[in-house]
Parts: sequence; C-alpha cells; structure tokens
Amino acid sequence: MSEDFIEQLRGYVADNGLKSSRQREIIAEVFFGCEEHVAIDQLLSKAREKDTKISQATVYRTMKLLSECGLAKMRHFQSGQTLYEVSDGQKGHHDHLICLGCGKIIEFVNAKIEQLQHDIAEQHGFELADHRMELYGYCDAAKCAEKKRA
Amino acid sequence: MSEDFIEQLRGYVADNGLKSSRQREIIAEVFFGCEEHVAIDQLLSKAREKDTKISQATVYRTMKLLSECGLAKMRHFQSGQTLYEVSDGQKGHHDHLICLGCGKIIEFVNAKIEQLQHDIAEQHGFELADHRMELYGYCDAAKCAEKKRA
DNA sequence: GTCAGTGCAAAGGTTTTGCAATTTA
DNA sequence: TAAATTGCAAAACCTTTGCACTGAC
Repeated sequence: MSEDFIEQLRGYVADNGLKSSRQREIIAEVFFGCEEHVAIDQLLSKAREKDTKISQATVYRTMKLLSECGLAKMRHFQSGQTLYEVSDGQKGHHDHLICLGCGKIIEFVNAKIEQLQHDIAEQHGFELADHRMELYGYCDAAKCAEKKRA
Repeated sequence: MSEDFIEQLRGYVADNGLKSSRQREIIAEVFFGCEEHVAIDQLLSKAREKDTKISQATVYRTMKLLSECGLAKMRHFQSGQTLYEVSDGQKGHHDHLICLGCGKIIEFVNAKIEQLQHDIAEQHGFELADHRMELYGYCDAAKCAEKKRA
C-alpha cells in the first residue's frame, strides 16, 4: 500500500514535467511507512538512516510536493507543532483524539457528527470544503490519569 | 463588559503580587474590544493608536499573562497563523466556521455535537479536557462562491 | 528602595530561499 | 544539453529573552 502511494507520486511527477530523485523516493517511503503523524525532524532522521546526506530543505520541499499532489496533509495542532499525515483522500477522512498526558493520537470517524457539521454549514449559507475536529483529554493510562489531577 | 474583563485582570494582577501598567491596560482594552480573533500584529497596531511606543514584546507578554489568568486563549488555525480569542470560560464555549474566501469566522455551538464528542472520548477511555472543531468552507458572498470554483 | 514592567535588540526556533553543483530525462 | 533537484548556508518569519532603564508600590 505504501508502494501504491509511491506510484501515485511517480505519476504526478511524470505528469508535471518533474524529475525523479533518490532522495525524494526515500523521504516519501519513510513518510508513507509512518504510523500516523510525523514532524519534519522525525522524517529527516528516518530518511538519514537510509541516506546520511539528505538535507532538511529537501524534506521540506518533498513534503510540500506531497501536499500539492494531495498525498500528504499538513496539520497544525493546538500545541503549535506542525505534523504531516497521509491525506484524507488517501486513507479516508478521520478526526483526532489526543492524550494530553502521553501525546498519543487516536483517529476516529463519527457519521452523526459529520452529518451535523454539514447541517451547521448549510444553516449559515456555507459550502463545506473541509473540517477538523480534535478532542483533547487524558487516556486511561495510570500516568496520564495522574497528570490530569495536577 | 470589556470593563468587566479588565477588572478581572486587575484582580489577578493584585492577587499575584504583580504591578499594573498603562501599556498592559491598553493592550487588554484593545483585545477585549476586538470582535473575535486577533493576531499579535493587529493588537500591536491597534494598541499603538493609543500609545505609539508600545513594543511587540509587551504585546506578547501581555497575551501570555491573559492566557495564564484564563482571560485569553491562543489558537492555532489550519492556516498556521496564531490568533487570540477571549477565553471560552469568559464568553462560553463555541466552535468555528471559517470562510476560505474572505476569512470571515463565525462562532457556533451545537449541543448534539458536544454530546457526541463526550461519547466518543468515553468509548476510548478518555477523560475529555478540551476540544476544537473548525469547519472550513465558502460563505454565500458572490466573490467567495466564485473562489470556490477556482 | 525594591521589584515588576518596558523597549530594544539579540537570540531561538522553524520554514523558505538563493545559489552553485549535481543529477535526470 | 536543458531543466529539475540537491545541499548548504543565508534569509525570513515568528516568538522569546537578556539587559539597562522606567515606573509602580
């Protein structure tokens, strides 16, 4: 499946008069192989395991390209940090449940909420294009329940 | 009502062994007088209409203070920009509907969604602490409906 | 007088960009 | 060979901080 994404990338590259590169393939491979949300420096260090010389600029440029061709999506979380995830269009839309204790991020979808969101947009004369919902709380791990009290 | 917020700020300052200052009062006044969401540079330029010499650092420091005492809340939107709004605790919780055409931000609350959010958190063993929901779309203004097509 | 607050400029952190060298088609 | 890609370092942002000075208590 990761290979599938790489194919899409190659198609985009070919269709737009761009050229392939080893670095870009490595970064894309690392990105699509990531469980969920990754930061630039995580991508960089993982990419460097395969090629020591990959630069941070190339990671930024590759992620920008992946965003443009709809394979990646940049997200700004409440904490302010920027993370990338495989685009909704590729792996299905989902929202996030985030633990303030351990940072764990759980993805979920709720059809009723999706419906209500459309209703609300309509009520205000909006044509909905996208949305994000993030729930912040503490998971059931002991240390997280403890942090909650503090 | 803006005066009411200023009073709360004064109370916090007094209770914590801090001192009052003209600049801080001006910035707070500007902030509480803002319709909705403001960026640092907007606050700075509005504050400078009342006192030319106010520095950016003071605006940052004041907004940090207002966040600490629960009067302001910092928000990171999808675009990546950081905006401040009067805290939920002060003006009631709400979510956002944002026009991608003109940038207009509408606040709303939907009890059903709030309920569903709690249900979801519970299903995953989470204790909900906070949440955010942002709907992005195009409002019914002609120019915005047009941008949508592009 | 003491200590918090301020303005300025420098320092931090993150992301983008200019450029010469390299690689792809 | 022409044009895209890369790495590096500089630049561009945004935010925080150190410091000497000012102002509140």
